[in-house]
Amino acid sequence: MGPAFLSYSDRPGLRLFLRRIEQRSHLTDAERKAILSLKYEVGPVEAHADFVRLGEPLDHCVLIEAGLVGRFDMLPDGRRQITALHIPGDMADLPSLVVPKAGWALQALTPSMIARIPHQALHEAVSAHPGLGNVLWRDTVVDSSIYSQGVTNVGRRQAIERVAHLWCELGLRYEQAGLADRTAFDLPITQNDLADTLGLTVVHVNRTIQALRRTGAVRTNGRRVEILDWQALVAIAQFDPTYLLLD
Amino acid sequence: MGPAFLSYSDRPGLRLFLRRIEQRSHLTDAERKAILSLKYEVGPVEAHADFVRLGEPLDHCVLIEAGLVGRFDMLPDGRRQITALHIPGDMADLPSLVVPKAGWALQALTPSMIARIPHQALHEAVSAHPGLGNVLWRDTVVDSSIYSQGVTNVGRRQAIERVAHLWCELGLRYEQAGLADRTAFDLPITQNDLADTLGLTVVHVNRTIQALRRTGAVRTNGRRVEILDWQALVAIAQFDPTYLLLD
DNA sequence: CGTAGCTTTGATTGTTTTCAACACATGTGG
DNA sequence: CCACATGTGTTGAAAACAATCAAAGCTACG
Repeated sequence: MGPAFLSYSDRPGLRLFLRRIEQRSHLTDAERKAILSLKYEVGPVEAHADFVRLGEPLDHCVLIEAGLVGRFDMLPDGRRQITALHIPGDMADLPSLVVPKAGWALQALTPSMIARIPHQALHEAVSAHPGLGNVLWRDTVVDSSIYSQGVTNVGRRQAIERVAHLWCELGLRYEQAGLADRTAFDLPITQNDLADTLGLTVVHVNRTIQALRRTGAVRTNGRRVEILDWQALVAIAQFDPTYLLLD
Repeated sequence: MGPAFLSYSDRPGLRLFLRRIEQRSHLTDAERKAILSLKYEVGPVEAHADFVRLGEPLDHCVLIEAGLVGRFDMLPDGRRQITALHIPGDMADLPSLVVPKAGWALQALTPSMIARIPHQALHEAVSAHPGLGNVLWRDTVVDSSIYSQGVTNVGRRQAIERVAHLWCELGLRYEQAGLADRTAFDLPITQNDLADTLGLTVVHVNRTIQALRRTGAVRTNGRRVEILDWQALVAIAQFDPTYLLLD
């Protein structure tokens, strides 16, 4: 059985996406309805499968329904950097709506369920409800702000601070998405992918996580993160959520 | 004499901005005219003066007419990261049009001339020419793509590669802006600010620049960069300009 | 001139990478 | 059910890279 792409409406993906955008934009009932009635196809993606490649022409946007997706860059010599992690409810390549040639690549980091929303459907929704244009634009600005913080994380924080910062951010984002509590969430990502996200090596990520466990602020077992002392983790990370542009 | 803000029309800033957006968007004559007739105020900013502060409410966008502007983050303990460099023609905080509370800070890195364009003027232009909405959105996506590459630069490249990459990028951007040749441009930025851009210390930036000079690919004297062997620099940087989304 | 800011140098320390190996879990085919 | 392969996590020792600390030149500018 290949990934049979079927049409659905009102699946969890759109509800999550709506929830995400309503955290930063006020929508009218009509706009809300327009979002929820977007047509799309949904299908599974295997872990570590690329589903958008650099330079590829795109005629749809990818909404994460379940799982974890990375946006990544590769250097010619093979070094890899994951520049963004996308959780359910994120529209991973909304920018393609205005730049239809992928300037990025997307890969599932865990088995995921993704929805493909045709650009046409989004364009039609925006035509019918012009206010949605700004809503979607705003959503891309939020991701942009997260990248920008990613530069700071990787450029100016030490290893232990980087891991702490990522966990604070993801905790908050999962909580906002209504998928978990900020202090306890699943993150079934390999240490290798974590390393590529944080600009470190696997070995050092491993030792750093151990160091973080030794502080007593967190407990982890590879697929789950439990934050025992949120304030302590925030202090280690020097975490300030302003950049998430919440409200 | 304080920075007397006067109204002008058709100053170099708008021409540069128009040139920038026309590299990725096709504009009609009417749209072009609407851009060029935007009203704004222009004034000088001293080197190292902040002119947008984190969290500040914004009612205008900042267009760089001359000089160099950094977008930066500060950690509570004082560490600083410059997450983007803006050259003339860049609209440094165009995202504020849809997120009017600054999620970033802007500082002039050299004496600069900046134009402040009221949000209202931009909103009016977009109302009159709806196509401009996508043009501006696209422009913010370009900056976003540059941030994203910034994560890779700082996360996965070594010091010498980082400097090389930044110089390749800026060479290309200056050339595209029509301000210089990619192989010879002014970059009157201190090594301290370079360090904050590249996620390194001043001392290491200094030694790294010396190493780069020793390769023979570049000649620099602090305020000017001359690239003697573009291909060699591209090879050191593993530079691939796809992310600049130039057509 | 004299000063302040910037660049450069040297010596030392610290963090992170690299390399190599082993442990552990999971899943598969024999 | 075992043997085996594969992917992931963990450990140790050594090397490389970058940070830190401290001080000395240089340059532009008043």
